[in-house]
Amino acid sequence: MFDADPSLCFADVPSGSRPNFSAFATQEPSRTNWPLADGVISLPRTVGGDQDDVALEYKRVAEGTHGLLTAVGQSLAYIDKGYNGAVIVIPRSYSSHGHPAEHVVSILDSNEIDGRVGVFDYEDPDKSSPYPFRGRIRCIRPITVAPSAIGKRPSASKPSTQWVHLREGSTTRDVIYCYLKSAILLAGGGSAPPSYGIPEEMVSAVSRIDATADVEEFLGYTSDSSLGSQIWKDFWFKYVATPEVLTPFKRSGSTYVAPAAFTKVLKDDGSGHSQIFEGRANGLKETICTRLNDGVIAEDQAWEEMANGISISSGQNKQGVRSRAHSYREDVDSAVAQLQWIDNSGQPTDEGYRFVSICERFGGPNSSAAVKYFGATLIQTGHYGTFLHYVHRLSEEIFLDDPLAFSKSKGGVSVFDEDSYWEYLRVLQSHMENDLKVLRKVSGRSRPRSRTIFQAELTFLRKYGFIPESRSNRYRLGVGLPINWVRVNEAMQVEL
DNA sequence: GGTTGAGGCGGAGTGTCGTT
DNA sequence: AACGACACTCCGCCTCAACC
Repeated sequence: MFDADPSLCFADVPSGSRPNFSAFATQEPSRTNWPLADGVISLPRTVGGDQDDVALEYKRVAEGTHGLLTAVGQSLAYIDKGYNGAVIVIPRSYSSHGHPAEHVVSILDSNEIDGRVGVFDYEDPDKSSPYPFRGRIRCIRPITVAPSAIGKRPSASKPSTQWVHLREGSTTRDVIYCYLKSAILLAGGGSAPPSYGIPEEMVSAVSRIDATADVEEFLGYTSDSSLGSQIWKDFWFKYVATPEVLTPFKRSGSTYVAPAAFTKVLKDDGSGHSQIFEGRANGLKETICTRLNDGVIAEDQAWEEMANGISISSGQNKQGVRSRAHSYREDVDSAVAQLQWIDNSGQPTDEGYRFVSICERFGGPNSSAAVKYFGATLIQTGHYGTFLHYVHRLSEEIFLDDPLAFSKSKGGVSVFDEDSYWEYLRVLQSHMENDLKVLRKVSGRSRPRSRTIFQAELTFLRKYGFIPESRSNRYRLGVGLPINWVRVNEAMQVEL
């Protein structure tokens, strides 16, 4: 909408001098302060790289007219937080009030509230369309985005995909359960153990790398003592980087071998504990052992490489404990925050406590109760439901138009094969990126395609039975991705 | 005191081994 | 051959400090 009509967001700017920009739907970064906007519309300039952010406050019919005043208050709070504008989006009418939008506008006008707050109203959305609100939203009070009085809002500017960021390997239910246990311990005033038993050799290796570094901060990749960092360190050393995991080698006769250590976190498929830094032919520990056996390095260097990684001139480097802690933390704490199981200060939320108590009462994170609760949270809070809605409606459009879309003719028969599937996913992705603008590829890097499109998303959906698991029916002619709506609906109904 | 640049940091993407 | 699970890389803001 903003793309099509710049006057909606640059109301006071003469049309000739309006900047070129595009509009994206995004969300608040997960670690920001209250109040959280319902959505964010980012307006990056096509030239110059500058960007305005508009907070969105959405009111449902069910919230009733008292929601209108809250909306006004919240939109002002967003401006105060550093947004360049705010829009209030409300129903076109309530049973008790015929023209709510005009009412809100008159409140704004009579209080001389500046042009950065806009008002839009909507008719009942068409839920059968990929664009449920298309043509049903009306602008009542356009906005003029303006530089914020307090400068850029903290960690603004990160347009992001609308659904939760998860990683197949590192974001398992048990990882999240353990992380929440650390959060509950520390946020509840408990304290971390006096020592995590980091091996002496490791402690001295770190001091050789950086004489001033604190061992735990170095190996856990933290740099402050915020609650979030304390929780992270407790989780990392208690459940993942245990003394055994931190040990790079053991001796077997006269040769060095990887010690076959496991973390204390379970894999989602119930096949035991996951491994890190070893278990693959070219794992960090395996590489270190080979170098020890070849006489390239001595034991002291082995410990240093374990801590700091190995840089390889041709090909990928080997991450050491420190850098791996960095990427692992991102996978875990951003997921937990986006699922709204901890708040921005690191305090577990009611839902977070609920997940933990379900794990404890019903047999752990791989129990069916925990799986069900996690799946429901993915669909609802993690917005995977929204993702499926887009997939479904876009597919419907595509296949209604041409039931044989993407299919190949093989011996006179139309077949929807692996290639069709790939093309289909690519079309979905490009719709989401360019038309719906719910996905934004910011990266300018070259991208040889070795992961499949939506690989992480589809893997998780499969894990929870929202799309078929069996390889033989992952896609279907004339349908695309078959979605198990019964399961999705059940997940939608679960009270979180 | 503004400008520039290196490195820290949070975030988000791609790469690849081994199993299925 | 593709996918799941580990693994690694890169982006871009922010900070701090050297430089003009």
